[in-house]
Amino acid sequence: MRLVIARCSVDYAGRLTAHLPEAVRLIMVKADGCVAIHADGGAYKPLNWMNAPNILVIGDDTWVVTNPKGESLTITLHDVLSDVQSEFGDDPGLQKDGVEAHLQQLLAERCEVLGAGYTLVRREYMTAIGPVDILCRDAVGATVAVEIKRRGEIDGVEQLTRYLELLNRDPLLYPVRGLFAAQEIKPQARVLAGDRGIACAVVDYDLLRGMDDPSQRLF
Amino acid sequence: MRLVIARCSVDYAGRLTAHLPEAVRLIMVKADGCVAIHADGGAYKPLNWMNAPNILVIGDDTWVVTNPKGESLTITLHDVLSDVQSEFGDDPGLQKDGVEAHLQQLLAERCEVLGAGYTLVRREYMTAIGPVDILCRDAVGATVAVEIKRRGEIDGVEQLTRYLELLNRDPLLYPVRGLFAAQEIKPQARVLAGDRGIACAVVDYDLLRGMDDPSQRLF
DNA sequence: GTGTATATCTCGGGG
DNA sequence: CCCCGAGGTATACAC
Repeated sequence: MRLVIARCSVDYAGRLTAHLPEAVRLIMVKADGCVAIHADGGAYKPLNWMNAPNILVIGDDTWVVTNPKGESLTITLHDVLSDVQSEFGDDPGLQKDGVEAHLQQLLAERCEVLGAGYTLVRREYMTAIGPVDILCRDAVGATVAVEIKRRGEIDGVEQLTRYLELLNRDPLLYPVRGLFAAQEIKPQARVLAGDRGIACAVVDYDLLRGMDDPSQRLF
Repeated sequence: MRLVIARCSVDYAGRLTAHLPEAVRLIMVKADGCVAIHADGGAYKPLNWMNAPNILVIGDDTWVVTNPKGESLTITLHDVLSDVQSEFGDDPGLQKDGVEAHLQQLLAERCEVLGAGYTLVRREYMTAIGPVDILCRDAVGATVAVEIKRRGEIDGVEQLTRYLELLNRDPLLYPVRGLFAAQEIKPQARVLAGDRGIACAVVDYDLLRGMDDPSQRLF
């Protein structure tokens, strides 16, 4: 990684055009060639950047980064205050826990928590407009489409509504009910779901994980 | 801005939990207090971060960043390779051109490109559930609601559908047709729009801008 | 503050 | 390769 602190101005032309007037900034060049321009504030997002793969041409006072998509980033250096380079080696990467995929997996394994007598038909049931998170049958054999979110908002209800509309055109499945499952459901999403006859279920990730973890089982 | 290069491990606990095994990384601390952990590759996004406002407690070999939302980032330093600090001063900020707002402005000025004989009623026509990008009348005086996107995806069709449902309750406007205008329309969005009787229009930003630019006019 | 819409969204997975 | 969905989305703006 190369870290240059310099008074510079920057122009980007690509998906949009953007310009940075002259000021002191950090220019970060990573081992994979990607370039990012950071100000000293304003959260983690750089002011301007160019992702790999790209080509970096370093001139006396102008750096030009271009990529195969035809985008370009031009950095004009007015005054270089610092310029250091370091070797990092490989990064083992980030380990995440608690995202939607885990929730979906746990609910697929334990879909009786969604309703008494529920049995799994399929996880990621494919349709023409995308995959239904979980398809179940209830205690009397009726089909239930389940949409799972970490945070239940309006978008999720819209998504489930589209699936239901499509699934209900299939005589083998009809009638299909909807169930919106999330760790937290926003009031507006709950209202919209109710308006469309979609049931809501708040699920507790930690509790589910505990049920799934053999070391925490009581029996 | 303080830039520390160190062999470190990191733990985040908040909206999810995440762990970074020991490796060499860049720790960036900006003037506003935000902290970001960068690997030497993998685009501009840091592996882990904590935005301002937060509280950074720096110990001998452990830094703990906490924020008012109850999230925490714990950095354990195993070996500090470099540690530099610089003053940047204020940044004038990024100037952008070519985002959705510009496309909307150009189409409002030239709404005949949306359809022969179209005339503008209002830009940003306010409704209870948000502003309709453009409201037009067609050649025979019927109302057309236009939703504009840079990239037309399913969300945009849903958005326009909600507006149409509301607008069509107004006897002064009824019947209102929908037009989904974007520089690029994804296949699924096109299918959903077709299914709902919403027309699609692909518009060329550069062409529109050229039409708008007096220096490029031929007449 | 909450809700809504945008983003050079980024990033990852599946066909 | 594109398409789609999730995101600790972040961010700006309106109500």
